[in-house]
Amino acid sequence: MPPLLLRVNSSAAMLDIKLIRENADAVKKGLSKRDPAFAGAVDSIRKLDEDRRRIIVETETLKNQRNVASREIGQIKSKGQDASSAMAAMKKVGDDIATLDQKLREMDEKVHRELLLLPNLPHDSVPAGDGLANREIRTWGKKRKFEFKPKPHWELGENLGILDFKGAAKITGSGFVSFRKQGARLERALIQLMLDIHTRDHGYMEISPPYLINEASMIGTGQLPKFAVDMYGLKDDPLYLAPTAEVPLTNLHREEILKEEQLPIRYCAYTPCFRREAGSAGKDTRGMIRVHQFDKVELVKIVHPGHSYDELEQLLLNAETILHILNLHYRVILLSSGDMGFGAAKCYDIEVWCPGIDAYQEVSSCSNFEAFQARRMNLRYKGGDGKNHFCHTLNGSGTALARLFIALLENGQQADGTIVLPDALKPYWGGDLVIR
RNA sequence: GGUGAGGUGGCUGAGUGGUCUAAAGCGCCGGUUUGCUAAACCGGUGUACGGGUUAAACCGUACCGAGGGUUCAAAUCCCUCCCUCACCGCCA
Repeated sequence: MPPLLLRVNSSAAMLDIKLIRENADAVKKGLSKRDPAFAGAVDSIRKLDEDRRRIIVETETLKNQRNVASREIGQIKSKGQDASSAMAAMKKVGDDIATLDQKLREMDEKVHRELLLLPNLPHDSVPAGDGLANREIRTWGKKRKFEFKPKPHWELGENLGILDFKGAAKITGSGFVSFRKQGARLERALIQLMLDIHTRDHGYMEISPPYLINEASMIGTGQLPKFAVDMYGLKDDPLYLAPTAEVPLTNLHREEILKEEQLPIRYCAYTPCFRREAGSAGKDTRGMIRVHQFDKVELVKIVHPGHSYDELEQLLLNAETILHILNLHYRVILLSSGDMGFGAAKCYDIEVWCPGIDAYQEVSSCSNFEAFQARRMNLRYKGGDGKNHFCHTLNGSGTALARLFIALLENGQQADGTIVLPDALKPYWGGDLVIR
């Protein structure tokens, strides 16, 4: 694999080096909300940055000398005169420049590398602490009452012959599932339903992107370099299987300067998602709560920084709409600083109730990344002031399929083992809304 | 996979080692003229980093697909890679 560096321009990393330079204490305080260990990293970056700037001044002074002298040499030679002494003197300057440039390149890379490993600063409204500090924002619907003991989805699914774990294990290995018959059809119906709602009612443009992703894109949205172990990579090419459509959708505009009136951009896509779940071995091994491949409809927004928190609330409502339509009880959780993803400034999870496994399961995670991803991928817009500014990016699942499927089976189950599906699926189903 | 042609500013497009400090045109912004509009004319119009400033102005460096190299000096010469287009081969 080639090195994980796009360019040595240190401004391309997640937190602005200038922010660290000018507000080191605020950055330390914000990052410490996630983990106190980041304070040391901030100090180290500041030190490197100072050294780096000293060298920039040195090398640019020399380059200026060279440029001036070279111009003079050109003029002397064009008059047919001898310039060999000036050329010899510049040879020495050229060597010095080469040495300093090399040193500078190394320092740039080092600063860049360290910046890429810093997570985003949590928004002020994010509660400090670990998972226990997560805050329930609201609930919708309520738990269904059963006159019998509800079964988990793996029993329901295998009894009905719509989920096939053995077959998938044979083809691939553990942690995969194969859908059969009405199971496959339900998967397809849900994808259709969600894409229709988001494109027709919520104003998203449908995209069907590639599922193989290059390194630059994976760095852009923040999966690399820190989380390489969570991704499936290809053996013969520097490509990764998309862990979420967030990656291709957001990177569609990497290295672009958008017009202000193009914002907000709203994309949605259905894609399969591939995750190694490297840190989760032995967790949720039963059924398809945690699988290495699952389908998902994803929502992505690229917006003006002034509107990103309004857009986050909208995004959350867009995702919740799917659960309203399917009549599934859920709760919305505001994640604490310690529980949030690496790039998020603020994140809500939507958790749907699954009676068979007697637990709430996350089906959507809606995050505002502010300029974290935009800075990594150099995604800007030209503002009314004529200057370029970083966009804010957001994404949320709208929603993840495997767990939604689980919720539908477990909530829709009848005493006789059949499943009654919500009316909203009717246009996508055909026949009566029962899996038997 | 093979062969060939390409990649230059928002766009078109010239430029094959030294006034390239990137021509020209279009577009865009401002101005002049003008019943209005249009036209004409004049001026301006990239990005990033560093220095500088209360802030600007301003100064410097880099950038002609990307990265290396040769040279006092590279859009220009050499090497590697990426992408686009055309044709051939293979293939759903």
